[in-house]
Amino acid sequence: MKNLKLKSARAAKDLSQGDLAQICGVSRQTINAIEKGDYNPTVNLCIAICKALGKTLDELFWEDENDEE
Amino acid sequence: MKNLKLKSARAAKDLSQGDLAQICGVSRQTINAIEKGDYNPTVNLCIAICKALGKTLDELFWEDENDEE
DNA sequence: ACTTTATGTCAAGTATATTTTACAAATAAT
DNA sequence: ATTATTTGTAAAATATACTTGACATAAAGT
Repeated sequence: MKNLKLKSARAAKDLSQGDLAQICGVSRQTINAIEKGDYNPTVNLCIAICKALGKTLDELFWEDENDEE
Repeated sequence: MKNLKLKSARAAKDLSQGDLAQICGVSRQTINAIEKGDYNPTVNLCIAICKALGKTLDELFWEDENDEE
């Protein structure tokens, strides 16, 4: 399922998928796939994304909308 | 570098590496390698581990001792 | 209309996470 | 001392994260 938290955190920083990819040292397609929710990134990449966006793992990668508190 | 937070959270639940591996559906060696710090698990596995141990991603996988606040 | 930028997606390749099998050493129990 | 359990580690195989290159579309700018 889609990672809308990531998508919105990225938008809040006015970064394109390509920009964020470059900052994190991965390809644009990888960021796209993560937002799309196709897959299961490594935790190091998640951390790099979080740092680039000023968020934590819990904020961007914990639980998916339905069972959030 | 070693993930001592994981090791200690596991110990607090009195689970062996094998026990935790089974709960998470991975091999014992994978858990061992993560605690040892050799590698970079996928975020889905991290989440499974967190749920098994009653912790969150930030508690077990965010920042490594040195630059913690 | 044209050009640029951002996104979505696909197929083939490479890198690496994870498994399996296996063995050795340490700890706890009896 | 010996048996069982846990841990550390290694090599070969498999699954999958991630890359590269490419093409299509939509939105924004000129």
